[in-house]
Amino acid sequence: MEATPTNRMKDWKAQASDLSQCPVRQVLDHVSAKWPVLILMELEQGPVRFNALLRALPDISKRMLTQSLRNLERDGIVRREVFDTKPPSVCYSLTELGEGFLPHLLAMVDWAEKGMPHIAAARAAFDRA
Amino acid sequence: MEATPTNRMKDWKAQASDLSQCPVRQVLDHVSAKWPVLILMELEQGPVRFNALLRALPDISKRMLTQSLRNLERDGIVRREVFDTKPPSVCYSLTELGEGFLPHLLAMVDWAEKGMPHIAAARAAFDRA
DNA sequence: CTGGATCCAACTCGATACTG
DNA sequence: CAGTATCGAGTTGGATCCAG
Repeated sequence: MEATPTNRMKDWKAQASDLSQCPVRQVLDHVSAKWPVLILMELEQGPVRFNALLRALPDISKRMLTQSLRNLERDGIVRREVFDTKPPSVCYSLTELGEGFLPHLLAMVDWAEKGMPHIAAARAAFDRA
Repeated sequence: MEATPTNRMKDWKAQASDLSQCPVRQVLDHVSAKWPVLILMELEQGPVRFNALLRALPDISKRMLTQSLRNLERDGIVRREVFDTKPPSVCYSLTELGEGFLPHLLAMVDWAEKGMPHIAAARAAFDRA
């Protein structure tokens, strides 16, 4: 069977409702969650250290930053490098896989920004009713 | 100031950490959540009725389907049409805004699928360590 | 500096029952 | 058919303390 977009989607749907059975969904959930999005956009500027990220993202907690970075690292989207200095420092950066994802993320942000007038109008109309 | 991607991103970051203050993040969260993704892909095939959606998405509950559809409708991504027949029927479809979003969604799915070999390898390597 | 471990409050979501 | 209402289990995430 040819892997047309439509066919792919159907195969996809068959497993997609069971999140734990669909690898694609797992990755998508990791990258689209609240903090990973912001982390990825920080990393686009170049390699960053842990505490720098912590400062750059004013409202994230250490717990969530660590957890998000671990997910991204495990999926091969972010690279973690430990330098055995004193005190120790850890540097995070995008892998090639991660760099390949950023355009899609930015495209969605762009779509959302360009659509905001429509969205705001829709919300106002909806809330009136 | 020119609205380059970089500049836009900086403006963005200023508010992004406070989810309730960033409209873009709100929309992104709505569309990237677990069920909305699947709903949107169903809707791509054409208008669907409530119960049809319920059947198409085996594991979704009425509660979540209603809630997800309401969010999408409020953001102007999904159109809801009520036909006053007996029994009543409600038809959901993509708005133009929603159709404009789907390519981005599909692109991300595509990226995830194409990257799965890398991701699986990364996960295996990570779990060994 | 870079985390791990634990506790606890808040929110999420599914199941169930009910309505026009 | 297309929802709404309510409740309880489960999950999430922030705060705090500890460690290499």
